[in-house]
Amino acid sequence: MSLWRTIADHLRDDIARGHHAPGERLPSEAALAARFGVNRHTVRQALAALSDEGLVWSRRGAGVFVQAAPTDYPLGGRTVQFHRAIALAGRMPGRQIDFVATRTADAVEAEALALPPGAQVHVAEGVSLVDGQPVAMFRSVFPAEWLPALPDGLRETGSITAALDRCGVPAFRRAHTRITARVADATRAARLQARPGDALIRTEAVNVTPDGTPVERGLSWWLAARITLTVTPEGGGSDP
Amino acid sequence: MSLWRTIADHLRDDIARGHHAPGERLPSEAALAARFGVNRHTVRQALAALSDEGLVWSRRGAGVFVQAAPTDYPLGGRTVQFHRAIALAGRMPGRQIDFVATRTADAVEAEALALPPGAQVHVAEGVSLVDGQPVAMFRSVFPAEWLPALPDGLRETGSITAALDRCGVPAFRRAHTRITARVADATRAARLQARPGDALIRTEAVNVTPDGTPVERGLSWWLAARITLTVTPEGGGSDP
DNA sequence: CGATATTTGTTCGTATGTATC
DNA sequence: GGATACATACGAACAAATATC
Repeated sequence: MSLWRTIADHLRDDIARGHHAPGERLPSEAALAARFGVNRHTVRQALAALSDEGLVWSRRGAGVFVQAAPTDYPLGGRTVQFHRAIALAGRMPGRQIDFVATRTADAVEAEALALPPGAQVHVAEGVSLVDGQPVAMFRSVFPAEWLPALPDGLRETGSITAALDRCGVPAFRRAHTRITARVADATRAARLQARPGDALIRTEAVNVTPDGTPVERGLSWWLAARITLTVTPEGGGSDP
Repeated sequence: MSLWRTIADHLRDDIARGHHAPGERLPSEAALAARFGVNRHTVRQALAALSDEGLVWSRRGAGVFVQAAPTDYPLGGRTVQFHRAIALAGRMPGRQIDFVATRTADAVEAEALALPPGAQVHVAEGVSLVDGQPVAMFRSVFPAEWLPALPDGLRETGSITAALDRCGVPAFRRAHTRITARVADATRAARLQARPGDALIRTEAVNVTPDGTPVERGLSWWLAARITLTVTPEGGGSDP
């Protein structure tokens, strides 16, 4: 067996045993090379393998870190809201709204919200955080006509749910979610404090009031390394 | 505005208007260069932009093709089975089982199937197709002890559902699905007739019998460009 | 704040063992 | 056996980002 595989196995074992805690920095490549008595390249190849497995990640100039376990975010259940779902998983949710504006809807947005072409929508963009680390960037659009106070609400509360509540929409449910994936470009990677080429999960969701009127179309790009989406049917029917 | 952007916009428009149908080949780069009166490099830059957007894709020596619209595959509903879900969407499903074997379960598999450590499992690997094009590769593991005839069934029927039916498991439902994403490496890209660096959606699903006993743990890598996963709550509860 | 040391990322080059045709 | 390709391993140097003082 090759040297670098042996070293990778050794490190994988160390991490599994809790010798290096999630989020912590590994010894430097030079230190590991000295410890194993090999060239730095050989250590790098082992680390690259672990990085491919998603077990560690590196930041130039800073070091190699043990990847924290990705947070679960349930899609299917009743807890539509990001804050509550993450808090239930025992993590600290956060949301940061960077941009609020009002403009005319494009064709896709109008169709999703069941609006006539050319209708006005509020747009909110920002980043979702778990334990202070960005896990997703989002853009939400809302029908402007019957939610005139929404932009102020968003700016003041920093929360979509709270802002909708203020506008007289206390309850909503998810009509559907569409999931696809992309590779991060430089812009998105920077926004998520990740690297270009990282895998992103893209979700497009439409939330509706209890009577079925669309209130929000949310587009999110999730950093796949930091989050796992889960679907658990709560109704749970059998399937012949 | 730069020349290549203008050309990219032009081509995007042509595609949107249906001038080039999904799946069809675009004119060669040389032909496009002649048509727009520019150098081939300029056309290539425009095509690269469209390729980044996922609108077209190229195969060396073959040409540039308009990306077919991704198929929807519902995750949450009652139609767990790939065949039926794709057929319902009006496309032609296919499945190809490349490999069937029996071995001892690893720790993750044993836990997912609620088996004791070291238990035997059947493993099936293959590729899922839509309209003859690969959209996913999968690996399924099944508890071997109470499904002794499964490998033969898989080899003879080529269908997981049919093989399970033969083994006395006529019905099952999805207990949960976990979704994450990766970037395709060379091996997976080749298997999916895609390119390294393409985005993949990875799902891990556990199917259980009506009484809750796990029968299958399925791992799938979906080519994001060719499929969209959807989640539509059929129970549909409100969420305050 | 700026200077400096540390650390990862990248690119040369060289050499060796192994598998394949 | 010869020719070739490939993976592995080591060495040196530099670039770029980060940490530290």
